[in-house]
Amino acid sequence: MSTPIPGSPVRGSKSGQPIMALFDLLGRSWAMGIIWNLADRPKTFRQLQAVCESVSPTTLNTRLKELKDSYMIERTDSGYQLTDSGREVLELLKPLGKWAKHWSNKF
Amino acid sequence: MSTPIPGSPVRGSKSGQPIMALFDLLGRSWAMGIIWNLADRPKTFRQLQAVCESVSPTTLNTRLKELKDSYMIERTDSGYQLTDSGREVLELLKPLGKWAKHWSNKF
DNA sequence: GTTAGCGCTACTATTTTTGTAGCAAAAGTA
DNA sequence: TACTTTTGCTACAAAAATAGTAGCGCTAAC
Repeated sequence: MSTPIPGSPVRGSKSGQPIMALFDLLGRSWAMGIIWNLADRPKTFRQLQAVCESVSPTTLNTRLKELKDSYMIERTDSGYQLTDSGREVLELLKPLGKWAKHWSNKF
Repeated sequence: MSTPIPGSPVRGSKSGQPIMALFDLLGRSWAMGIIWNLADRPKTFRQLQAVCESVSPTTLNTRLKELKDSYMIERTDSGYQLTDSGREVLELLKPLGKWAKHWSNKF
């Protein structure tokens, strides 16, 4: 699967509307989970494998590539970490964490 | 694929942490796109097929079932529409729309 | 120089998603 | 009333994504 790029056709928009490109990127398996798990500190490949319990190395690696290509994460000596952009997205995702707890009462 | 239920094992959390259940739900193809496209008004099955250009009826139908089972949408005489919960999630997703435009300048 | 950990890649099996066709029921039309 | 159209899906096979397992090349420590 190729990295969704705003302006080029993506899932949900032939013209590549930014929001649809973002949904395409974040809507792939583990994408949001990876960002979420990088919240506190950088993590190595194996650490990410550990926290994302059932992710296959294949998927983890392609997801990391896509997130790098989208300027969400970068690789440093201490492992993968969020970029400024990634951190901004994380801040936007955080409210979902609180909301999810409230939502879980419905079940 | 079964609907992710907070409290039961989901992708990203064997114990079913609410946020991971939500990520599992929203991280499936077209889930966020469907919610986004129901923002302004209810839509019929065929209308959703039209706005989600390349979604197959199979996937659309399973996604709709999952979103119904998760109390995000409901079916009425005028079509599928967001529930109060769905509208709350939409409000949390909206900032991503604005952010995505800014993000798209990086490409 | 052996051991241990790391970041992956290779490969196959399984699951998801697509793409196309079409059916049964409802709704409009004459 | 009969006929056509539209709608909400289901069926089915093909394609694509993901999982699962094994292990390789590298680095660093002992």
